Amino acid sequence: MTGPPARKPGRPVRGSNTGRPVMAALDLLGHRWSLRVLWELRGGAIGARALLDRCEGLSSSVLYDRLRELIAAGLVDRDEKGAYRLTDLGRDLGAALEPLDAWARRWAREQRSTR
Amino acid sequence: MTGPPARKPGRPVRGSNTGRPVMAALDLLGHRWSLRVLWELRGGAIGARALLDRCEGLSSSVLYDRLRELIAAGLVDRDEKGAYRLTDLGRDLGAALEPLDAWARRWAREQRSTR
DNA sequence: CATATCGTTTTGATTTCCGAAACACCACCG
DNA sequence: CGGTGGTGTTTCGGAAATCAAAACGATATG
Repeated sequence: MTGPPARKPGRPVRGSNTGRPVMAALDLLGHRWSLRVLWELRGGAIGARALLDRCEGLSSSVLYDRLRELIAAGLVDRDEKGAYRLTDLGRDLGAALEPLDAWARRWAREQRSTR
Repeated sequence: MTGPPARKPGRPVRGSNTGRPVMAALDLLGHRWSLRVLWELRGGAIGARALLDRCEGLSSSVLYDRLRELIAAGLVDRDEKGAYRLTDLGRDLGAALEPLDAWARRWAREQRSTR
């Protein structure tokens, strides 16, 4: 029942015992599918099964692990219907990550021309 | 010898066969330590062993896996001395990720007050 | 009642990651 | 020369994370 320790800023974290918040974030987001789930949740509250549909290749067991992590970290919670949604904090992170989309497009252009 | 397929935009990627660039990025960065290595490289060219020192808990075998991935993706290359450094593309990604630091600090504040 | 859909957990196989050791290569110093 | 220490890198066995598929309970719907 006892899963891995909740990853929160201010406590020792893989890769940094200084508790520097960004290290905790890099660690949390470095779990497979964490970023992707967060990304999908930006679109609004959504049920688990729909989330699975959007992430082809994501296993339900892993999804629930990630949701638990994100909830423990305070980035996700449930709405009155039980659907998963970003908290204010989570929405902010989603916003902070938004430049990724533009960057990825440049990446795609660059790769096409480089090879 | 054949490692996993290089993750690049424009080709099928875990979690999305559409080739939407951002999905490839989320996938690449969702490998453990990818984000962190990228983050550390923002500070300038650095040798592998020094990189290991900065990432407490990172195993050398994993580091070299990540470096290979990042190089294959065009985010990292080596300078004339053999040290690892970000390419222009990699530096851009580092910049795109910069808001993470500010967000993480807010996260830390929030957590402290919430529990 | 039968069927469908959803949320969630369980299980066993596969892949990734970890930790430590090892090897090769240089540089420096006696 | 022969050591000593610092790099870069690979190898290997075991631990942990992830995957794929199945299953169970609940709730709705025909």
